[in-house]
Amino acid sequence: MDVTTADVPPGRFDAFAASCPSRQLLDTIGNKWSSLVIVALGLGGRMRYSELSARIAGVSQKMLTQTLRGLERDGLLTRTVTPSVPVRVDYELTPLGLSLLEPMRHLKEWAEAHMAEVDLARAEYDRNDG
Amino acid sequence: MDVTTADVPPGRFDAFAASCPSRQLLDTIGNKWSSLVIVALGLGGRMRYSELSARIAGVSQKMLTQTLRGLERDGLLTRTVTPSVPVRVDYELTPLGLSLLEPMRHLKEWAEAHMAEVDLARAEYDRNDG
DNA sequence: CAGGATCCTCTATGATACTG
DNA sequence: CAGTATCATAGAGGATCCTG
Repeated sequence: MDVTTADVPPGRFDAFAASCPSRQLLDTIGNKWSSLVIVALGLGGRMRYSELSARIAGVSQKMLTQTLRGLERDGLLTRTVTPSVPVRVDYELTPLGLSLLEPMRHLKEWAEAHMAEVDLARAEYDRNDG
Repeated sequence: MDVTTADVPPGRFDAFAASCPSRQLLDTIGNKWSSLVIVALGLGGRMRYSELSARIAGVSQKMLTQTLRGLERDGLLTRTVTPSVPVRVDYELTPLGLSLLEPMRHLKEWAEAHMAEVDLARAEYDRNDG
């Protein structure tokens, strides 16, 4: 997690953000759909497009496809096309994708252990001003 | 990390997302500025508004203030006003905020260990189609 | 110094329709 | 089935000006 002003080209900060590894990581897993897809495949193993779509309630076709392409590009999952009629496509986590489940588990545990405190803090804060 | 369709009111999925603890967690730390503020305070201890602004290059006044308010509301940091002239405001992580540094460290370690693989996968993917 | 208030611009995301 | 293409929109986020 870089919090430095080094490597910043004069006048632009985009490169600062883009060159930060933690920033790239957040781009990968720091959004709803990516994390849900990873967890779903972590639990379900190899899954078809339609299975993922059903499992992850509320995701639009566009977002699911876009998310899957991004994760495939990052090498976190594989896309396997079976040229039957109709076509069948399966998705599965790579070893790299599987390795990400471990740090995500720590986050999950933190959330489970502390989200109640966060909720209390929010209620307290909102009561005082709002 | 819930990946279930349970608890989904008929016709709406917002509640599904909002009621998921991992979703709330992502709202809290899953964005650039929040994570950078937490890490900055984790490294720097108690810091003034202007120090944070200087440390986190590229953040706008609006986003920094907004992020700090959100983290204060979540009980992750404290805001201390010293009514001098001019006024002085200090921010510091709470024990809850400090506890979040631990799971974030795992993410950081994953990134440091695997981001090179991700970059390679991206380059490979972009070479094949792009 | 540490913001509050405004305006404005993109980007992310959803809805819809079409296809190999 | 598993997408692609297009259109529309809400909200994130930046720039700017003002104040206790």
